[in-house]
Amino acid sequence: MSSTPPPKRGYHHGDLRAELVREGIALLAETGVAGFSVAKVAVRAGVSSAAPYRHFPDREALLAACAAGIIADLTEVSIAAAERAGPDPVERLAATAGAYAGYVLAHRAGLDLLYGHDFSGRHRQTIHEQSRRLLDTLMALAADVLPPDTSWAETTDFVYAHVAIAHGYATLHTRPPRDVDVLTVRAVAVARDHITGHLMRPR
Amino acid sequence: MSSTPPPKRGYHHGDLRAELVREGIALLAETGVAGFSVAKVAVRAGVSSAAPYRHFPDREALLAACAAGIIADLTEVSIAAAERAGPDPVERLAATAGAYAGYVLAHRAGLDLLYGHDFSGRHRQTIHEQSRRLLDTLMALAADVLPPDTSWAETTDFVYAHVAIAHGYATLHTRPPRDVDVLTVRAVAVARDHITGHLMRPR
DNA sequence: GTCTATATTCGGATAGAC
DNA sequence: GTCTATCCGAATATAGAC
Repeated sequence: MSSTPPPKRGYHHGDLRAELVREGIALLAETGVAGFSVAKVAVRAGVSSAAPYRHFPDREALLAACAAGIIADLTEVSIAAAERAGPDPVERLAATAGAYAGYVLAHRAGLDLLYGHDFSGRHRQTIHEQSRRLLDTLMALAADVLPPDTSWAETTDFVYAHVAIAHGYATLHTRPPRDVDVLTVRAVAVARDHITGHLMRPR
Repeated sequence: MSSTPPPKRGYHHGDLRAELVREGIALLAETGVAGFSVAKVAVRAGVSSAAPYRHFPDREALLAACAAGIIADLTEVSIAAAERAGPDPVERLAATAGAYAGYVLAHRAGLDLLYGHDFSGRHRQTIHEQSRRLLDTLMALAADVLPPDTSWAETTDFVYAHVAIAHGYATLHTRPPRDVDVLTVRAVAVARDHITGHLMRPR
């Protein structure tokens, strides 16, 4: 999850900053950005509505921290899924679609924040950096699947399409909530179809 | 767009109900559900903040009407795209992905409403009915692509995957806004890869 | 560093004039 | 059918006590 660079622990709470991010992500999962408020997060964390402002200058900063935490989580589950998938490059890449979809399904609408919210300036930069690790991970897996002479641009397009499939498959099915395991398996199957079809393209 | 069954025109405004839905969709496109409010829609339509409540009992009803309008629009552009694509069944189906993605890209975050908002009871029913026409359209196009002995269940899964690809591809690219035409073409290509790969599955 | 106010703004919804 | 005026609740953010 999100790191806590400055160790600003102190009073009777272990690490409020980290807990606010945790609760913020949970609230986003339940209500989406529309239902998000600093006050609600504070209540969930068991502190007053003013407490969060000691750790975040304003509402946007807390939102951005939650977004960064979500991306970090996505990266973790994607890496873990590829590891579990075994040696076949196609299966390794396809597995990340399942992991991605599974996380989104578990966190329902929480993703409208990442792709629907308009972060400004400084926060956008932070989130972009967090996204980098996820992208690097998928690019490496994709390189193992595509022909050796594939250009960087084509690999990038391919990875974006892969993420889009996982993302779209999950978000379309978040309401009403269905069985996560079944949907995860299907997301992997769709990703596999995409990979297979792409490799059939005339070159 | 959304129909206006009871012709409740009268005063110095042509058809306020329809205009509220239009402006509501436009506002959703700009701000997502998070920034939506009845008051803002009223201002955009040039009426007082109380006026909308003559046409919609509450905020949720206006939101639901906007959602129904968006789905109706999606259905229109999908049908038109298939018509323009010519006789090849694969191209006809793939084209609907481009139309869907193009509409979503043009309306940015407006789709978090459809798939992220929790409509309750009666409104959910209305929206489900609106979705039906879109689903029927795509099912027919999919039936022309898949082998004749394909089960209804498999066709349904296939159509959902198709929509998910178009939806995911568009939503991932809405921020920052890029060239719509380029992305539409790519969405079609990705959908084509999915169709091709699916037809390669061992049966 | 967290608390208890509190100032302020905004949005949902209603009442009553026209 | 629309307006003005108003009430109420919720949320952001700040001030000052501890």
